[in-house]
Amino acid sequence: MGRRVTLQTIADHVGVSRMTVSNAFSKPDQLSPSLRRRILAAADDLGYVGPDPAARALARGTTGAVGIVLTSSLRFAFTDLVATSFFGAIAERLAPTGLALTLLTSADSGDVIPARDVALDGALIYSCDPTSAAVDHLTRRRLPLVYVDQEPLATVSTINVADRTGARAAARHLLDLGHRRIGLLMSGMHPPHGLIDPADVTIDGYAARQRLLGWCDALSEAGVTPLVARQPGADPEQPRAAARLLLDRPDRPTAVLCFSDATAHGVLRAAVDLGIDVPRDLSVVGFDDNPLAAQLRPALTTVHQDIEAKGEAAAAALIAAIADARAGVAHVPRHHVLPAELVIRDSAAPPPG
Amino acid sequence: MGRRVTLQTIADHVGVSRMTVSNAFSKPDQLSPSLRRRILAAADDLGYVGPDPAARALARGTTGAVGIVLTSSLRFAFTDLVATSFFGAIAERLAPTGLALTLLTSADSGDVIPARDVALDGALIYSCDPTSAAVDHLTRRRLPLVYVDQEPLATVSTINVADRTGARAAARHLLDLGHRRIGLLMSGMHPPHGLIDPADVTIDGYAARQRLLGWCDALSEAGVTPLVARQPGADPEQPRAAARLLLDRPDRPTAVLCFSDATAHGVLRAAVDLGIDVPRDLSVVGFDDNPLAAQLRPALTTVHQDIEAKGEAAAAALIAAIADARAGVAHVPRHHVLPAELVIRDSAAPPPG
DNA sequence: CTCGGTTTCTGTACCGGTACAGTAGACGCT
DNA sequence: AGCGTCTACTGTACCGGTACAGAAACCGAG
Repeated sequence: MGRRVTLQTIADHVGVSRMTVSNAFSKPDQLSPSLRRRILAAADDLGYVGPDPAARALARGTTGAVGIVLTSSLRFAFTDLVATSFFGAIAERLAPTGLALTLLTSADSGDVIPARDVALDGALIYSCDPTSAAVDHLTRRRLPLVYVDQEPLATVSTINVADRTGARAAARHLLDLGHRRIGLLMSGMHPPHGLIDPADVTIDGYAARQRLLGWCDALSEAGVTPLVARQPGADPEQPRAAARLLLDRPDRPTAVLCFSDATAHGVLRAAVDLGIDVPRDLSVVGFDDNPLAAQLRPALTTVHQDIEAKGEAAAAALIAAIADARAGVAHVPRHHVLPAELVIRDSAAPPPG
Repeated sequence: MGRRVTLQTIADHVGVSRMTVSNAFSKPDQLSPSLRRRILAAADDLGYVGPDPAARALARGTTGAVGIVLTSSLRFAFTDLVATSFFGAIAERLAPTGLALTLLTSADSGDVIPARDVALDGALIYSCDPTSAAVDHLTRRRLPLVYVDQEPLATVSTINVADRTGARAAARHLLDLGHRRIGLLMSGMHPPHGLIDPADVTIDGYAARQRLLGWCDALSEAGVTPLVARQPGADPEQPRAAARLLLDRPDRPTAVLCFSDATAHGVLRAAVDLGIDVPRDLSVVGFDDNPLAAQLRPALTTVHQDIEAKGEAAAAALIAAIADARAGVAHVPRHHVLPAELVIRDSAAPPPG
């Protein structure tokens, strides 16, 4: 088995310089069509697929891939329909530019740290701990970055949703319906869990905090003090258990505001368990307008965010940042805030009695 | 703005050779701890993050990333809970090895073709057209590959599910319940759509064909000729429309076998639309045991496949193939077939009357 | 026939690392 | 002292491309 086929191999075969072969692949207008055809034919004969991506990346300084950093638990990110739709939208927007999307964990596992050791042209930071090692590495690599669902930072472009405004609208909706005993259901991986004080919720992500703030904006305006529960994870089973903390008590709330639609789903199921009718005995409002929300029984009143638009905006912002970096121009960060709008369906009604 | 910081910059600062600096990062046991500390400190001062991934990839011949080729429509792949769970399982298994996962489309968009132009150590081919350009490029690059849900090929490792066996069990279950008028509901992007002849379903993916064959195994054994409908896409709206083709007719089937749980979901909704009670008037059996299946009303009788195990097996097979390639050893392809088992819930019952 | 402008092809110098085969000195053993 | 073995560090030769600045050939206009 001979040596590997490189540009030089082909050059020798055809009797031209290595540079000409390179041009045949990368700059077709730099040589005559007939010679190009000969070169490509020879390349094909020799089983040459195209310029080696790694070598090209080194010489050109671009790799054709961008990263996306996810929360430490990939498993979680991939079971959440909201997150996966977002990834899909990004990938779709990226496809025509020829950029591939590389998934990075913020968990640093052993000696190889993808965020430091994988060649990339730029990266999206999606709902991450901004102090994590992965984010730090990417920043220090001076890669073009875009933050999504994170605290806005002056130096990078950010994409956010009007979480606080949307949450305020959700809370006001319940207040307008006449509710005064209102529960809030959060989710987050770290303690504290169970029934907590709203002021304790400082460790969650930026979006979660904004939503909590939005709810509290409206509630405190109306002089209502909520009952707050918090549970780990977000699959429907966890909230179902946590929802019991709110519902299985004499002075139970007449309405629950949920951090997400997945959480709300858990509340609906807990209500079924406890024989509580939604929306007659209990109102439930979600967040995200997950595709499932409209299909739940009752159809979920929730706060809509346009995931497609979010993915599109994130991809566009990253592409722009990369383009500026390639051109050697200083990139002017932009801060997008996408709207969040209350969608009234069937899961919220006036309180009983 | 000065030149970029490289190993040489640091070497000059500390007064050692470039090679020693390289070792400080990549082979810590090759130099004294005290010198290593000095070098690392100097690197930190200079704002050096670590060896440039692109250069390292060229010199070492490994990139730290593996690809996964998806069906042409990324958007579709990312709204399917079965697919996303699979990706999650793969990513999770890959994380401890330090390999990142790069998403590749099989659609070749313009002049940049990720499958040809992105540096990778290996790739998974997931439920793709094996004749697509992307697969061809990866093959010709001689990358370690693993095929998932594809026609087994002697030269590469493959991961498959016992689709045919599982489908046969599903069909037999309906026959055992006494059904004789049975509909089949397939999905696939390409025509023909609508009511079709079973023999026409040759363009779908390998898994789809296996499932159809499995159903037909049991049905033809029992002398039953099914009514087959086929619709594009797989979001719940499409099957809902296609299901009407089967249900909205005088001699409508008493049972429907569905290509997937998503498809089955559409049938359940079509049944609601038409006032048909499941399972009293109509039995429905799905495939995959999507997490949603158990939560549908009625809970879906379906064929379970272990997505986690599939992701785990795929990742393990790829890692093994890459390890052999690195070692220069010929890789012996292995062909895994994971079990598929009928899970009986509430959506199938004896036919009416 | 000459001259400027293309077109087409070539040579050289990188890109930023790593592999591998040294070399020099320290140490242990006889 | 002589010799083998370590440890710690260095030098050189790649890895497989691309950028950029020429050089040779060609071509129409003056």
